[in-house]
Amino acid sequence: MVETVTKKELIFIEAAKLFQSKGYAATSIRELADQVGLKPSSFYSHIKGKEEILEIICKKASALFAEGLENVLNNHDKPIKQLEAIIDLHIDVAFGNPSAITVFNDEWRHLSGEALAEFRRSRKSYQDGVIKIIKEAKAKGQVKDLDATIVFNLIIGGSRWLHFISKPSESMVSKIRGQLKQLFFDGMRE
Amino acid sequence: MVETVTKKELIFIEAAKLFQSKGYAATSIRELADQVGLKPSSFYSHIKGKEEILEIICKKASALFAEGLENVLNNHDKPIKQLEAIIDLHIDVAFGNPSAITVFNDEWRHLSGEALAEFRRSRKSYQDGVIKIIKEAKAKGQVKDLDATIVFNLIIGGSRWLHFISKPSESMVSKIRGQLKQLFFDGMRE
DNA sequence: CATATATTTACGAACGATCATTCGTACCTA
DNA sequence: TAGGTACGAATGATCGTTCGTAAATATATG
Repeated sequence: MVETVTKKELIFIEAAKLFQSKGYAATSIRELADQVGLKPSSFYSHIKGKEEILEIICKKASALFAEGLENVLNNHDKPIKQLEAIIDLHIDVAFGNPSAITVFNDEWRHLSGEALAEFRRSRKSYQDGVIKIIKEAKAKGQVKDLDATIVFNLIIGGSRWLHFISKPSESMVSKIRGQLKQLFFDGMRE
Repeated sequence: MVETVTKKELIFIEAAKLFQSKGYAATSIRELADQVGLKPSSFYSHIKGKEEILEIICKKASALFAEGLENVLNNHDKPIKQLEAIIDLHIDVAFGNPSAITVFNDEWRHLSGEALAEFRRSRKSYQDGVIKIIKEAKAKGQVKDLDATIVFNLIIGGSRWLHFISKPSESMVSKIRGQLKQLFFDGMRE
């Protein structure tokens, strides 16, 4: 066993890519199977159905943010530092796990039943966590008196395009990181 | 003829709503016909095919931004004022034509051939126009020395969630407008 | 170590469902 | 009478998925 990635994991990796570029609904099992090097029928030796793939990917993406938030809270005391770490988290996910961004933002709506409900809960819980940080920073007088939901959505939306950058160099990432933080914290006005 | 909206226009209106909530690929002609009060076959008395609907909607959405940019340039001299007007434009479109935002951001990728090429040109032209404003503002020392593309994408992405607000009151819209501008221009730091 | 057995993985063929679309025809209106 | 609008029925294509079966792999037994 030389391969460190099982075929099932490979399915999720390739599926995430396709879902990102074409969308869940427009991606067929046949196309996906082809990408993995399997016949469509062989697919069902590994997964229960198409939606299971989306479920797993969505779960991974929301776990990424949930764990990220947890780390932020463990590693920083001051809310303003936590806020900065949250921005870092979004940038890290966008560059390190590009397809997670798309799925987290757009494709989850193709879930159904309990998987959809659970994703919504998880997303809401993340949002609440970040909003709590914003409110604490506000209470300490470190950020302006702004609606926390608006600030949250600006951070979410403001890092929603980064995954379009194909092969960002290390220096480019750090430049974007710096400028985005500057924008979020101090705006563009000179 | 009491109706001021032709059936063909109604098709585009309902289609835009469905594309926004379910996505283009996941929206069937049957469903769309049902929403308009027609049988699927009757649909083709009005339109050439499914993709034509997306084409028209995408064209309208990009025209919205193109005309908006033109107005901004005609009505304001100083780049910093133009920039503010651009932000207003995005907020106006998000609230006044919610489905245009989704289509402009996401669904256009389902276009093909010349329609896709033309949309890309139009989008690029809008982006170039806004970036030019940002650079002029920078040259005048009115905004920080930031990468114009980053600023542009933050504005685009930062107003990409507004259409989720279902029935915003007038006061809510103006509150969001004020806070978003404050964020874009001066950031969240107190 | 070799052999038999069980389990997993892969496949071709086919299923029913649904897809966008076409066609011939009827209706409605000008 | 003519042109637009609507419809039922049917088309071929593609969808996700199932099924029986064969190959490959792992496990157990001699």
